[in-house]
Amino acid sequence: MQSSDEPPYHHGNLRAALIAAADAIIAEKGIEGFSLREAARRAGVSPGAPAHHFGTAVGLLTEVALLGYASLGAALNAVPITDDPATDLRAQALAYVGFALAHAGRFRLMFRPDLVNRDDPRYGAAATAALAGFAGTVARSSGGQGDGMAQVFVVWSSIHGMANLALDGKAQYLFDGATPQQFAAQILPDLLAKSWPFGC
Amino acid sequence: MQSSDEPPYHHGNLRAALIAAADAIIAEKGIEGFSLREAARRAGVSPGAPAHHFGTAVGLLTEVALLGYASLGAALNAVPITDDPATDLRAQALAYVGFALAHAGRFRLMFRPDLVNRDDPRYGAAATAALAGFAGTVARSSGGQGDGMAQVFVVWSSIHGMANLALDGKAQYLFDGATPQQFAAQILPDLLAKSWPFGC
DNA sequence: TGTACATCAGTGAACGCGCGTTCACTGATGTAC
DNA sequence: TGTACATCAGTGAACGCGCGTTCACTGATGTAC
Repeated sequence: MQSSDEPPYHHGNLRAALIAAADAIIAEKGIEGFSLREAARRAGVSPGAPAHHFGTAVGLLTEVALLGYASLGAALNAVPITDDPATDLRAQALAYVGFALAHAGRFRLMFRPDLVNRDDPRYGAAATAALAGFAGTVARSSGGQGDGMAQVFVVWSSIHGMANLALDGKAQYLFDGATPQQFAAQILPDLLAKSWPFGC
Repeated sequence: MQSSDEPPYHHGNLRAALIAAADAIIAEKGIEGFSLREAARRAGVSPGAPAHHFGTAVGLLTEVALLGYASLGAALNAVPITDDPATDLRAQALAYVGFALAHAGRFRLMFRPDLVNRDDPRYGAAATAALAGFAGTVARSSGGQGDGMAQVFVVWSSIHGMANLALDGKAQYLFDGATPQQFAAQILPDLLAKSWPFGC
């Protein structure tokens, strides 16, 4: 039997709790605000405990990044597919940038080679899986003409660049101090419809 | 008179020396490897000295970022201008990505809002100046049709996205483990000519 | 030409910080017989 | 059903680290008269 006010010696689900804590810290303070000790603190556990599950800090952050790719993939897959690939491409672009702005810390972590174990085979697989639907739209859009990899890279670059410029404050700078919300809700859809060359 | 083997009490050009040292550290170790104390060490000066010139670490890094924008502008301006804006756009895109890969630390710092004092009016001005020639090419390319700001943003995003994906190892991942050098020298020019929609 | 003095540009010791990781350990769990 | 024992999942103290910034100070410079 266990008194209810003292936590059990074994956490029960520490691995998942640490990942969730790390994700929350990153959401609140950004990646630079993350520390392994604080993740342990939030999970109610001693500083040495995470090592049993993840080895090092990079081990834990890699798991957060993997979940990040999964959630990005979910956001892209939530976009309804029509029979017009150009429409779909614009909708996916909007979803991608929206994800980046809504989950800035997570998104940044996903592209930080120094904070993630890139040798983990799941890492490349997670990125591929997240972009699978998007790559499909690009392929439909081109009708199989041209170099598929190059096309995916070019369209992804465009989307990724918009996300990064917006995240780093350059979009607000070009568009008269618009907030990220205004940018995502008003400026970007308009811009995708009128000035974006993909799907015309 | 001054013995030649002991440094003078006054450095003479400490401000510039610290900026150069910081830039060198960032080139060698990346931004995460930067510290104010090491910059002071490399300039042969005590840890407190930088405060007299820059206040805080962000003050010094802001100066490095400003120089970064100047050097990016120089790289873009070094691209010869022809009477075909599409050709120029491709050449500038190549120069932009080449700059990012050749000066990764500097480039990353330039887009790190947390490490730079964005309230410094020179910061926005430096970015504008660096991209002036590029914005001009975009305007020539569109012949004055459409929303100029939006067009600059869209083309800049594309270029910036390619630079970031390449820097963060995603291009190498899509293109069969090509090194950054291979990517910049072979894959990217080909891709700009065949799959890039800007200037067609 | 000399001199007083304000100002500038450094020193170097110290403060206080939180960090990641290690280590010997112990409490809890589950499995083999 | 009970019991020995291996294994697992934690503790918590400690190590050693380099950091940014502050502070009272002093050496050097330059300017006013």
